[in-house]
Amino acid sequence: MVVVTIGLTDRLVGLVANLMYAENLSEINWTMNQGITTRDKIMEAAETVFSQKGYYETAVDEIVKQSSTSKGSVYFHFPSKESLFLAVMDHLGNRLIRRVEHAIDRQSKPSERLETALITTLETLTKHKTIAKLLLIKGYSMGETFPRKRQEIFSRLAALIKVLLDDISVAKKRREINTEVAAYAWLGAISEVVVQWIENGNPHPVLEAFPTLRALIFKSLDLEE
Amino acid sequence: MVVVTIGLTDRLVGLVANLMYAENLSEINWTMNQGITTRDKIMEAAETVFSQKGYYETAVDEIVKQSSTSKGSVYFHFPSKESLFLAVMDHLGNRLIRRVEHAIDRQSKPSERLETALITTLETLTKHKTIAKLLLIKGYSMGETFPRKRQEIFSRLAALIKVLLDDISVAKKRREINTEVAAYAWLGAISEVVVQWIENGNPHPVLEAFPTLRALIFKSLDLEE
Amino acid sequence: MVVVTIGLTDRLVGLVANLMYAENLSEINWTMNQGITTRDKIMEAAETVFSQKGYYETAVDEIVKQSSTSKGSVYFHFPSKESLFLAVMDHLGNRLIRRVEHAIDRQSKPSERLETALITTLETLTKHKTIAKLLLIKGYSMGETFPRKRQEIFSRLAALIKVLLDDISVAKKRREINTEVAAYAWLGAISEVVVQWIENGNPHPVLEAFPTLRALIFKSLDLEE
Amino acid sequence: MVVVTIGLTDRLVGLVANLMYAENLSEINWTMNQGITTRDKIMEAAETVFSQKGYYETAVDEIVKQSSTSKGSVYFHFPSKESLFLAVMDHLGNRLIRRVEHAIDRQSKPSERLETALITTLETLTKHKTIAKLLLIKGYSMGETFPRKRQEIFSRLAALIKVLLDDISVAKKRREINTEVAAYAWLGAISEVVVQWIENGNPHPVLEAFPTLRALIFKSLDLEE
DNA sequence: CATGAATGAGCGTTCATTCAT
DNA sequence: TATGAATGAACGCTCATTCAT
Repeated sequence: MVVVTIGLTDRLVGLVANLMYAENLSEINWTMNQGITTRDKIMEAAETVFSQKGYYETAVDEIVKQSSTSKGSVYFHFPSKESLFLAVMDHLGNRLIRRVEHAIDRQSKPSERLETALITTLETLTKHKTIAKLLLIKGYSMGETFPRKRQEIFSRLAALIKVLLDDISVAKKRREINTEVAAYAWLGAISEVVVQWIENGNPHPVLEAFPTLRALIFKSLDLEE
Repeated sequence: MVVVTIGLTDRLVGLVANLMYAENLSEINWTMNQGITTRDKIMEAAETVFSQKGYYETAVDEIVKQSSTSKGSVYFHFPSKESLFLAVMDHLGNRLIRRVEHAIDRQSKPSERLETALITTLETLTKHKTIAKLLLIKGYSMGETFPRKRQEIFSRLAALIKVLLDDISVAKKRREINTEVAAYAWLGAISEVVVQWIENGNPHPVLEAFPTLRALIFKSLDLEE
Repeated sequence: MVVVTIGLTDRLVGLVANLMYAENLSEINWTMNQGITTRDKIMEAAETVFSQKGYYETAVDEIVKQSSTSKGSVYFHFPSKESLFLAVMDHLGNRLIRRVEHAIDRQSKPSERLETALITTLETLTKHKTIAKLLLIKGYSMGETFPRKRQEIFSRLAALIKVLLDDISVAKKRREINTEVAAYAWLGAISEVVVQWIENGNPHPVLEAFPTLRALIFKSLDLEE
Repeated sequence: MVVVTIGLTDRLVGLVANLMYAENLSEINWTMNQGITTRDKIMEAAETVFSQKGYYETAVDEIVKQSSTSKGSVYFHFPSKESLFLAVMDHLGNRLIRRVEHAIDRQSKPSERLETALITTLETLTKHKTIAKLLLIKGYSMGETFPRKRQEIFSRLAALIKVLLDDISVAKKRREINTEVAAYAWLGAISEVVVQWIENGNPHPVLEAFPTLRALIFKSLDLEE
């Protein structure tokens, strides 16, 4: 396939598009470099501001300013402040879960899959502070809607971990442990350590906490270290 | 100093107060034995409403109504809505910590002290849903002040647990574990399990989760079960 | 009964009120000259502004400014802009109807009662332009609520007139006329004449229109003029 | 001048227009025979929506949706929402007046012309509820512009009726009646009866009200019935 | 001419806080 | 001390209008 890159004024882009459509030339692939969509600019700005100030302390006007768009645009793309917030949550939640899934997929040994899940979660939350802040701290308390979304994301993560635990648990024959509870417990443990790091910078840096978390988990599951 | 005890109706209390104020007699000290103080009525009402709806979704008027006092009273006893919220947090946090301390004091064996701390925390959060809701869920995201208070309470609890872990750890010679991190991890594990229970009723009931939590902790610390 | 008029500062008024209440002296009648209540100031301002600009073109802030109170006060006394509007409508509607009723009461002869109703309605709408404007012109088109209120007021007036017509109709034996329809027709005739006067100053002045209206009505009902 | 008639799809129409614009070929005159013009679709939709919800409660977007055109089209054909509204009013007003004029033209006897005017007005308002709603109810209160338009239409109708009354009045020698006032009065009577019918369904159906209205008018003008 | 994303002024409503009684 | 009317800054949301394609 030949890729031709040409520069066109916005006006001509429209004309060419029309002509191509009229002449049924739609198989020509072209990618319009529209820079970043308005919707994306808003999402990004919302992620930034929400994670800095939380839902209630963020005024829609701040997101508008941060995204250099307009109030009208925000409400054109999202029906309400709340739905914008949830869209951001969804986006970040999916990002976190997808990363963990990908990382796990590359491992085959059960105990290594578990370790990978743990370290990836910790790393992602660490590198993308906005995810951590929104998911673990700043979003709370938003009426009925936020907790539900938070639950959704956590339960998807917990389900992931539960499967890993089941694999190991089965292999290691420890029946007195409810793997669902254990999954949530480990999620909670990781969350709290990350929260401490974010709020206090204590302990410093987070990944120093990893050996301890890893040891606790492996020991608790009778896995050889 | 002469102490005069007189019984006055609520109405007259106000009247006398007005007169005293008008006549500049404010040096007269009086203690009203109202059984339940207005301040306490407000605190109680605030605890109820805040834990149901969270900080931002609670209007001061709702606390006024719930406490059958008045707006003026709230702002006489507390300089702001925020300080009222923090007072409630303090109160509940202290209650939780005191309970754990008392429970621990009655045990001497390190591993039993740890188990007691765990079970008492879980029980208190379970029996006093308002504590759990405010501490773990509804309070978040309140600007800068709330997280600080949440940290304060958590760090006091973590310090408590750290000591217990140190005792055991020392006894058991496991040096690769940072007991501070471990303390926060266990707090997080407990919190998350409680949060799941509150939000989802999953798993049901919470105390059923205890064996799993206990097993995880003991195993992870090489304690005999 | 002895009426004592004393001037008290606002502060003392409160104290005296308290004392009187405490001592069960509530039978003493006193009228506090509080000037005009905030609520009344708001109602008055709303009447003025609404009748000048109509419901939709009036911003609550204009009523606030006109009443020299505050936005908070408006929403303390009325749950919404709409309810404030309806309160004004009620007030003016009642005023109009009460006037007509009082005027009628002073007449005994049926045809004179009818004439009195006609002339009083015309006069009131003429003298109190705000009533006319709100009732006949500026209020319309307010979703579902206003028309219902307008109907309520008109139907009360129509019922009044219907009774008058029934008295005469019976006396004069004209059965082919439905008095309810006739009542609304006469109301409509009067309204339209007033509306023309308000909008066009045509014909000028309204009361000049009275002989014509009177003649039409009397003729149409076979009354001697 | 050469007129070329070609068939183009909608899409191509836009494309050609763009090209013409880009090439400054705007002097080429073309007439698209679209059956129903976009302008007409908008007018029709506006009539429907405005008469259902009134001016202020109608958003331009609703008219766009109802007409299955676009916001751009609305603002291409009409400079503003207000002017669109007035265009609709004009259209409906003209329709009403034309009907009355045509009906009158077919009668020669003065009293029959009057009766025809009365009945045609009533019938038109009844059969075309949108006219009635916009003219008598939903349009009101639109700043300064609407009342002026409403006045214009009413005064044209009144002028029509005045002539009829003059004919009769002259014939019947009743000088004390100002025919202009009478014309407005009768218009108001009819309007109010129609309004009652629309709002309350009372009396039911409108045309049942006709004998009463007719009797009132004829009697009031000393016409034989 | 048609389209619809973008704009921003404007508005109704909330609510923490004050203060005269 | 208790009360509750009064205050006004702040905020979420709407919608008429514009303009690039």
